[in-house]
Amino acid sequence: MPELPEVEIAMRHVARTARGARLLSIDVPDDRLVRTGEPLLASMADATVDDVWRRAKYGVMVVGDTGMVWHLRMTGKLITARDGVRARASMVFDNGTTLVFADTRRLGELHLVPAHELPAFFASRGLGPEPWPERFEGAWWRDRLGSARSPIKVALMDQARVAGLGNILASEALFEARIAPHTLPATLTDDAWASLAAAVPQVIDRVLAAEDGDEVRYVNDGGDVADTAFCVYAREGAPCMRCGHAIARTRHAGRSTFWCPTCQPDGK
DNA sequence: AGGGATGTTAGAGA
DNA sequence: GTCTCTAACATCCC
Repeated sequence: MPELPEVEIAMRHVARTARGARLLSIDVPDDRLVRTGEPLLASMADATVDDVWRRAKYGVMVVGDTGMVWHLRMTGKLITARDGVRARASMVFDNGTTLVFADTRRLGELHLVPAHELPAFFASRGLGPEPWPERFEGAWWRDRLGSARSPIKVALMDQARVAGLGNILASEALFEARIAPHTLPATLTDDAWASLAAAVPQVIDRVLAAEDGDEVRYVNDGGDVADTAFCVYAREGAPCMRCGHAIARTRHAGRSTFWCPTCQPDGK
């Protein structure tokens, strides 16, 4: 499912195939896709893709004076058009590429905003800083998350504290850092914060390396969990890759959490 | 065959 | 400020 690494991969695909190209036409057959700035759609035709970037789990394509912001939500993808893929939107470029927004569950969204209003658009979302690719020290993570009164796993998913981590990465990062997901942030030691500081970018790097390719591929696309880069996610009952103990599954704020009860001790 | 789980965000309410 | 719950949607699994 799309979290920071998957959005990064989708963004790279868009950049690789469309940056510098002229948008010949954009067709949006699904009228529930565009949530903001629908009248700006027409202004993008015939303009050039000047810039492509990512902020948290949002991707941005700047076409002339218009910024097209996308969010993939659960099942969204931005991929090259091909047979059998239903498009909620499709964009034809002068280099022969056609990009489509594919999204079975139709929760993904598109926002069109004047390019100069992009900073205000993101400011209004209240997103915290990017945890990648820049590295931070344990103290930085303690400053961002230490005041949370919810379990550390829930705090990691709070986009206002740190942006881009979702349900899967939160479990993975805590496994990597050897911190139990239900630990209260106030009880974490400096050593634990340092472990977390190292774990988050490391997990993102690992997932990116494993998944990067032409296009995004999600866990539930039909593949086996065993083939994913995840150590604990969706592996309930399987032996822990470090100690062999069975991976456990629990629930935080309504979301499944996967962890190893043996190598992820409380507090630390 | 029906109910729950799936991941994300905004917004409402405590 | 902080936290939890729900809606939005479609598909798969038990």
